[in-house]
Amino acid sequence: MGPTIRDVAARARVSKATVSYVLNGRPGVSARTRQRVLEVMEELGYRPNTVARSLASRKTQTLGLVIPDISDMFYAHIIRGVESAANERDYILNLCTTRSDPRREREVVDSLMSGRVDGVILMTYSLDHAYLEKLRATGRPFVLLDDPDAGPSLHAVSVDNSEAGFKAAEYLISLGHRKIAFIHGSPRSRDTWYRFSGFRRALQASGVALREEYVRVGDFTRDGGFKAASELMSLPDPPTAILAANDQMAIGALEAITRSGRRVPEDVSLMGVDDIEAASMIRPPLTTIRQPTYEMGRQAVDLLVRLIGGEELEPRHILLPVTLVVRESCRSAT
Amino acid sequence: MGPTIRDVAARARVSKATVSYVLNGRPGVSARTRQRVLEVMEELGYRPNTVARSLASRKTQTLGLVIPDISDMFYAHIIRGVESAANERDYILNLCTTRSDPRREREVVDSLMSGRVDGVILMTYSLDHAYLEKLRATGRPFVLLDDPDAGPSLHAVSVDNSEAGFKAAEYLISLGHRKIAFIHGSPRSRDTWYRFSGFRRALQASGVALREEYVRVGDFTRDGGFKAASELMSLPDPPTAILAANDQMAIGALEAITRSGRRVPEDVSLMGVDDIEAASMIRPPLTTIRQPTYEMGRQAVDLLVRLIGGEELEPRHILLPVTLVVRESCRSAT
DNA sequence: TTGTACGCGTTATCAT
DNA sequence: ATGATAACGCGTACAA
Repeated sequence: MGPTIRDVAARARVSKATVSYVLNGRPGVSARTRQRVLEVMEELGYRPNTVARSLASRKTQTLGLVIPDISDMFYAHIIRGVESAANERDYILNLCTTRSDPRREREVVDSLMSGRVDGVILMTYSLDHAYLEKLRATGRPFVLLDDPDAGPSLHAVSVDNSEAGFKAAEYLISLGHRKIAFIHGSPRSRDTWYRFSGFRRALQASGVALREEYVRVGDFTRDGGFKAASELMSLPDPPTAILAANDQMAIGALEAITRSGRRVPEDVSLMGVDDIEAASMIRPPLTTIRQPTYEMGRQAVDLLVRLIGGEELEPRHILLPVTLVVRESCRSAT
Repeated sequence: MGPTIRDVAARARVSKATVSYVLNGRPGVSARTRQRVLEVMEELGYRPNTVARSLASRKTQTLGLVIPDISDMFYAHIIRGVESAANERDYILNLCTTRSDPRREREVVDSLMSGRVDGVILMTYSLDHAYLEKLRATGRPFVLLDDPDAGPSLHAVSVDNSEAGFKAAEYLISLGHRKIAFIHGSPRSRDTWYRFSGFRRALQASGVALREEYVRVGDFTRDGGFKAASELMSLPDPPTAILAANDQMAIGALEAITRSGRRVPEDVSLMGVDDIEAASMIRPPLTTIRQPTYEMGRQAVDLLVRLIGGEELEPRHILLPVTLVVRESCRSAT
């Protein structure tokens, strides 16, 4: 292939060591020698071999990211955050998607942890405590992303999902709503429960009753949201406001509400969580809760790079705040 | 860090070579010895060092992907295709985003081509012929993505953008439309011109005149589409159908058409290109042209892996077909 | 099966 | 102060 450090050394009539020093801008080389070495490098079009460098220095300048998917915008934004922060620190990103497949999650983590990268950011769902503890024992640093139940000995960056439910409910209550419904995502998802708990907390804090028939399940899909909202709308005493655990369901709910002959926001206020792209494109634009996805990726890299640098940080869970995005799908209760 | 091949060899009382053979499932090791080595590996929790392996074998089992962005769904789907195809072939993906910044494009390509990966997929915009030829001289294989003007000595996988414009126009014409407008994206984009050329070709093929005032520029943004369509709607003799060079602009155009007091599709038929997520979520759902993004990523990997494998393939440009996605934003001209 | 020379830089030690 | 020598990192591959 290309010329190696030996070729450069030979041509410049110095030793490999000297070339290495020049390469890394280290002292111990006279200006004249350095100049000559640089010229030879240029002349030969020399590029140091990254792999050899990694082997010798025990640093790969690469971070691993394990994440379920990429076409979901939620993950896409996280990846972007990771990527940009990694680049700023001169790290390259190894991206591994798993589709949340447990076997693949293990495979990929094993592969990454075998020296390929300096550290890993994990957004996994099947790796249990025992496995993560074993990972920790390898000494290679890693950070968990959006795992609110991570063990106390691990580093994690998460979104405050409970706050998401709280802020949404709080907003609806501030508009005067008292009959507020909640549409759950998949019951297996932790996120939906955290959001619901915040939702309930806000209601309690304001003394608003939570009616059992106002709580539905929608599986995070548009169709699920549609069905759940249809049921809500056919209730004898339908809610005046609905919070869906994500935007997809909110968009489905919008459809159902419209079909029932009601209008958003005139008759029913509607909110989602996520702030997906479509949220601002539908009519009316959807009021929602935005998650700090990009920031999450950045923070994870931040933490990880410090760990790689050898800092002895206390394991801690960083919980990032969400923000309310007011658009036009909510209105004061009459 | 962890145990090395030497530790395993010592403990199993064999040579490094033997361990290596066991590791790679190669012959020349008796069943009993193999068994003992495997046990020791298990016992020590041995994981071969990926970097050392790469250095010795001159294979990294890693592919590089250079792409402008990731939050744009167009790119996201490509990445997904690349990732899934790469995984199937036991390659890991190095993802580098550039935001189309010329300096970063070079930086990243240089970094990847210095031995870090076995091959690279390039979706770049600033790398010129001279540079690409220099890359080719390095001997490390690479494939260009969506670069319809790639030199004949290079490998490339692209979408048939001209066909996109052609199919869209053909469809509108088949519905009886004769007064058809086109909204350009950014004039610097090649895609918009290819789409336009197909559009024009279809009109010519059917003997439909292309009126100058029906061609506008919208810069690929929703706002641009809005403005362009507003102008079209205020023409003395407005078009009955509009093709926007992408969905974003089509969505902006929908807004403008509605504001002008007309309805889609009753008064004006509207089409986009891309099939972004929002296309199916707006009312009416947008008829559009879907690009084989996922497939594009897969094909690029396919080609690249064959090149890495040493196949002497003729440089060729693979052109992937687009598909018409009929929804509800078009209707027969009255 | 083993011994050992690689692959290609890095870095500690030594010589001038 | 400069620069050379050589061990090292960890597997791979070929001759013995």
